[in-house]
Amino acid sequence: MNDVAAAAGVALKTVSRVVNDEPGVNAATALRVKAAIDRLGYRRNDGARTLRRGRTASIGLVIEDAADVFYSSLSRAVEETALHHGCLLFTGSSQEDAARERDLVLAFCARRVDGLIIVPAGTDHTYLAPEFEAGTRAVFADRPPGAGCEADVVLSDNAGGARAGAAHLIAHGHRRIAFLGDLPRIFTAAERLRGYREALAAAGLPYDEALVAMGPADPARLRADLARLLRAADPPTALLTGNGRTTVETLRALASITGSAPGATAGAFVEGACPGLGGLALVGFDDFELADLLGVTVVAQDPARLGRTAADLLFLRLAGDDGPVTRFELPTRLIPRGSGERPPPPRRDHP
Amino acid sequence: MNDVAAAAGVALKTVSRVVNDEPGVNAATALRVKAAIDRLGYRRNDGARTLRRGRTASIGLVIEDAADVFYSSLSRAVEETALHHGCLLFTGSSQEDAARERDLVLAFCARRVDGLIIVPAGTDHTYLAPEFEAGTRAVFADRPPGAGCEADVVLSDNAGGARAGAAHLIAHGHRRIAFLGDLPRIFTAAERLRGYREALAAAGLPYDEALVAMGPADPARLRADLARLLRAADPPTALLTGNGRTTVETLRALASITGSAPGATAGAFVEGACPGLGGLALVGFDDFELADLLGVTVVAQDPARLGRTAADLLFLRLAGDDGPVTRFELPTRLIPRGSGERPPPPRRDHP
DNA sequence: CTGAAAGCGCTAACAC
DNA sequence: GTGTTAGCGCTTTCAG
Repeated sequence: MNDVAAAAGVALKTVSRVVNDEPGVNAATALRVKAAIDRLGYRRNDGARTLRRGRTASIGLVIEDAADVFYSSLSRAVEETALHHGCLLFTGSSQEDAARERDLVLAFCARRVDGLIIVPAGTDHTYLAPEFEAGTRAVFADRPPGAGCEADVVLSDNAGGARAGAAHLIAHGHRRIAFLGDLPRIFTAAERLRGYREALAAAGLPYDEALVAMGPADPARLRADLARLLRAADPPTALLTGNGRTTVETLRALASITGSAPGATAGAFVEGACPGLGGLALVGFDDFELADLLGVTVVAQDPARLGRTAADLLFLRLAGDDGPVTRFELPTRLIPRGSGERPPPPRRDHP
Repeated sequence: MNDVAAAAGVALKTVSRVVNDEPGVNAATALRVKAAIDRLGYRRNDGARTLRRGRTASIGLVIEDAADVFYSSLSRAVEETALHHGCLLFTGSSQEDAARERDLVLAFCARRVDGLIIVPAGTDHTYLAPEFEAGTRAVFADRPPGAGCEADVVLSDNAGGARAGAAHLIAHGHRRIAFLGDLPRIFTAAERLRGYREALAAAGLPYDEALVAMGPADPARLRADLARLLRAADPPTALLTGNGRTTVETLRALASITGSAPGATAGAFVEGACPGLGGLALVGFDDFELADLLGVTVVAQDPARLGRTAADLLFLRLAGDDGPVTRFELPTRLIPRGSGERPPPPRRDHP
C-alpha cells in the first residue's frame, strides 16, 4: 500500500480510501491510484485489515466427515449462506473424534473466526467458555453441545422420525422389527433408538434387545449382526436402519447373505434379478442416492436445511441478536417406496 | 498478551516464548505465565501472528460443488493433507461459474493463503499472475488451467478411461455405442469424448454424431436425449455415460422409459423386478454408491487420490521445490459388474 | 478532499 | 534467562 501511495503520489490513507470505495476522494486522484494499483498488481491484505477491524469475516465449520453425503450437503448449505454474508469458510472433519473436534475448533478460534458451526463429536464443550467470553458465537448442528454449554442448536427430529419409521412397519403388520443403529454414544443414534422404542411401546409391542444391533456402519459388523438376527428362532420380519451408511451396507450385506452377492451376481441389474431383501421389509433413516430406483422406503432428513438453518441462526447472532438460546428441531419425512410396505410373511403358528 | 505479561509480572516477549514453546525460559517463570494464561483465558491471535511471520498456514480449495460426492472426496483428501501440514483449509464451490471461481480465488489470496488448489470452472487464469508474482502457489486439479497459466496440474486419464470403457463395449460385440457426456466446454467431458472417438477409430467403427448427446446431467434433458436415441432407426445397443451424475440420471431415465418408473414401481426392489436397462449395455464413467449392487460396470476415477496428489504437490512447492511445472495423470480402472458385459441383441439383418 | 500519527497483536532482531 | 525496540499492512482518529 505504501508502494502504491508512492507510485500515485498520494498518502497511504488515500489508497486505503480508494481500495475500500470510501467516499470523499477526488475522481482524478482515485483514477491515478487505481492505475498504480493495477500497475503494481497490488492486492489488499485482508489479514492485516481484519487485525485492525476486529472482525475476520470468516466462520469455521466442523463436521464429522466432509466425504459423507449428509455432511457435504450440510456443508454446502453453510458455505452458500456464508458467502452470501461476505464470509469465508474454514472447514474441518472431526472424524467422530472429540480431541480432533476440539483442536479444530480452537484452531479456528485462534484464527479469530467470527462464528462457529459445530457438529460435535465430543460431549464436553467447556473448552469453549473462554471463546464465548471473547465474543465468538457458536451454533451446534445435528447434535447438541455437551452439558454446561449454552449455545443454539439445530437438530432433526430424530426420535420422531424413527418413531414414524417403526410405526409405518407396525402399521403394515410387522411385530418383530429389528433396529440397526450407530454407536449409542452418538446423540442421533440414541434418539433414533428411543423413537423406535416409543413406537413399539405405543403399539403395545415388547422391546426385545436381541433385535437391536448398535455399532459403526462397518460391513463386517453388519453382516455378522444380520446373520445372527436372521438365524434366530424368532427372526425379525422387518428392519429399521439407523442412518444412510448403515442402510446401504445393510443392503450389501443382505445381498451377500441372500445369495445375490455383488461378485456372484455381477449381472444382477442386467438380468432383472435385483439383489433381494430376502423377504424382509425395510425402512431406512436418511434418504440416499438411488433409493428411489431401488424402491427403498426411507425417513428423510434435510441436511441442506439443517446447514442453512444453523448458518442463518449464526449470522443472526453475529448481527447482534442476543435473545435466549434456541433449539430448532426440523421435521423428517417418510417416503414410501415399496420396501417398507411389504407385509410380513404369514405366521406359521397361525396358519 | 500484554495482560498476561502484566498478570505474570514478565515482559511481553516472555509470554510469546511460552506460548510458542520456545526454549530458554525458566521453568518457574513459564509456569507462572501459563497460570496467568489459564486464568485470563488467553488465546494467541493467529491473525496477528501470520501478519508478522509472513505465512498464514492456510490454503484455499476451490471445487465445483462441495455437495457432489466426487468433489467432496477430493476435498476430504486435501483437508487431511493440509491438517497434516498444520494448515487450515478455506473451501468454496464455484458452481461451474468462472466469475465465482475467480472471486473465491482472489478472496483466498486476499487472505494471503499460502497456496491454492483449484478445480477450474473458467478457462482464463491470467488474473492469477499478480498472485504468482507475490509467491502464492497454485495446483490445478481435475482440469488444467487456461492457456498462459503455468501451474502444476493433476488430472485423471480421462481420454484413456473413456477409451477403455468404449473398447470394453466393443470387445463385447457392440457396434452402435451412444455417448452421453457433460457440456463439451468442460475439459473432462471433451477428453472423455475424445477417448470414446479414439476407441471407435481403433476398432474401425464410424463416428456417428447422432449417437452423441452432450449436456448437463439434467433429468429432463437426459430423458429426451435417451428417448430420441432409442427410437431412432438404428438405435444404440450400448451406452457410455460420461460422469457419475449422468450415469445415475440415465438409470432413472431408462427406468422411466422402459416402464419401471420410480413412481409406478415403487416396489421394484421388493418384487425382484429391478429397473431394467431395456436390453442396453452400459458402462459409466465414475464409480458411484451402490453401483456394485446394481451391477453397473464403471470406469472408476480415484477422487481422493486426485486430491491427495494435488495437495502433496502443493506442499512440496511450499517447501521450496522449484522444479519445472508438472502434469500428473492418474490412471482409471475399469470395474466389470455385468452391465458392460452384455452382448448386443442378435442383428435382424444377419439372422 | 487529503494526510499524519497511533495502534490492532504479534514476532524478529537484538540488547542486557 | 529475560526485556526492548521495531514493524508486519492495514484502519481509525483527528488535523489540516
